[in-house]
Amino acid sequence: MFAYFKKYLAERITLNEQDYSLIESVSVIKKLRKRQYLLQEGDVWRFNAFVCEGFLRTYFVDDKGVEHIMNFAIENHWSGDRESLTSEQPSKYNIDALEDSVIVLIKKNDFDMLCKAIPVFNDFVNNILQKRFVVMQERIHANITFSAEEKYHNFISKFPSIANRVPQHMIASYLGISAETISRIRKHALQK
Amino acid sequence: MFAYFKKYLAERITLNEQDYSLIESVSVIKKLRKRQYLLQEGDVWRFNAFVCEGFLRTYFVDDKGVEHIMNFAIENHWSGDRESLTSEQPSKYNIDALEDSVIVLIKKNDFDMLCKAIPVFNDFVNNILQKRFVVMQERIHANITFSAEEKYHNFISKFPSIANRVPQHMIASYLGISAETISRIRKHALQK
DNA sequence: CGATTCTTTGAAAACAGTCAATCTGTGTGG
DNA sequence: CCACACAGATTGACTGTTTTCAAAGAATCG
Repeated sequence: MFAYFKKYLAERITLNEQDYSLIESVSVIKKLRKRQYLLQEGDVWRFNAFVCEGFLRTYFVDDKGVEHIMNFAIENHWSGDRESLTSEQPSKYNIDALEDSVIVLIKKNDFDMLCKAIPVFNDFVNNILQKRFVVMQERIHANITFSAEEKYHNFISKFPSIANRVPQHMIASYLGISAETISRIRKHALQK
Repeated sequence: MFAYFKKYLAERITLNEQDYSLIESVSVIKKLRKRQYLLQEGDVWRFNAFVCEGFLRTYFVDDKGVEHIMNFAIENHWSGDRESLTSEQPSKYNIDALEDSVIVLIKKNDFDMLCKAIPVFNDFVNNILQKRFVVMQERIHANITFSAEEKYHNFISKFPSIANRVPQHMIASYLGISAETISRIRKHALQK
């Protein structure tokens, strides 16, 4: 199972066998059934999580009991709650599996150790952080600029691999619009 | 003028005089008049910018010519376009001064050098990045969860120091709602 | 097949945006 | 010092978008 993570790394950075051994020594494989929680609101999140296979979602529940999706993470992407991780405070979020999944967990301290021990790994991680930043910025851009229709079309063109793996109402939740509106937007688009 | 930046650092991390000298040696002071640009759409952004005094705003202009504010940066905060900085591509954003401002500019390469040379500085910078992350996450949260009224009240309670330094229509632009709507929300709030 | 989840649809209501006009306060130049 | 321009804020009337609620239809899974 660690092979997934190793492959991911090998395709992106150059590490020697010693590095891989070190990484593997602190990696914990976890399998999740569909609907199973990885993190529940109120718990402290203490890991970095790499998705080998499957599909996770991060969401929170508002005062009215409505779920809002903060993030999706498909295979070869990272999940977790960075806020809880750094503050060491209970998380506001839930993370669960939308499909059966296999993930690699690395404890915060171990992860920091890896970053110190393997400079290339550190640079790589920082690079991912930068990219994540840009993605969030673009999401904010879309949020404050686009109509519901534009938000939807922007999303499916930008994240087709997510869009055709989740039910529509989750896309709606991610975008902050109602499921019915998405349905109507699609109907509209078909009529052309 | 560098004293501002030094004071900011001194209050947050412990550095020796050698460190400060190194930092100062790569710091460029820039003064901006109100309305003056620091960055214009189409230019590549190559710095890290610390605001000593004053007030900057980052915005973009959409297809219809409407401005949307991505960020505010008051004194003791950082500004710039991380996207353009890392990609080395022309920026989509404009940054200009809402008040006369004094800023410290550090070139990307010099900044990286500082991070390598001064581990404490590096940790500090990463820490800021983490916090920035949380702020962006909370903004997305608000975007996808709140009504216009909730967005406004959330903003002024979270960022009072910004809210009473900018005209209302800029708050509206930041939140992705219309200036008139804000006016009506305030009227509503007064009637209670 | 039955149960559950997801999607679609319609009608009404709530919400927010647009446009245009007016009002307010501030600062500038004559 | 006044008159004027300008930017910002408010207001009203109207329009358009999006939500809500409820119900029915379609798809999926065990």
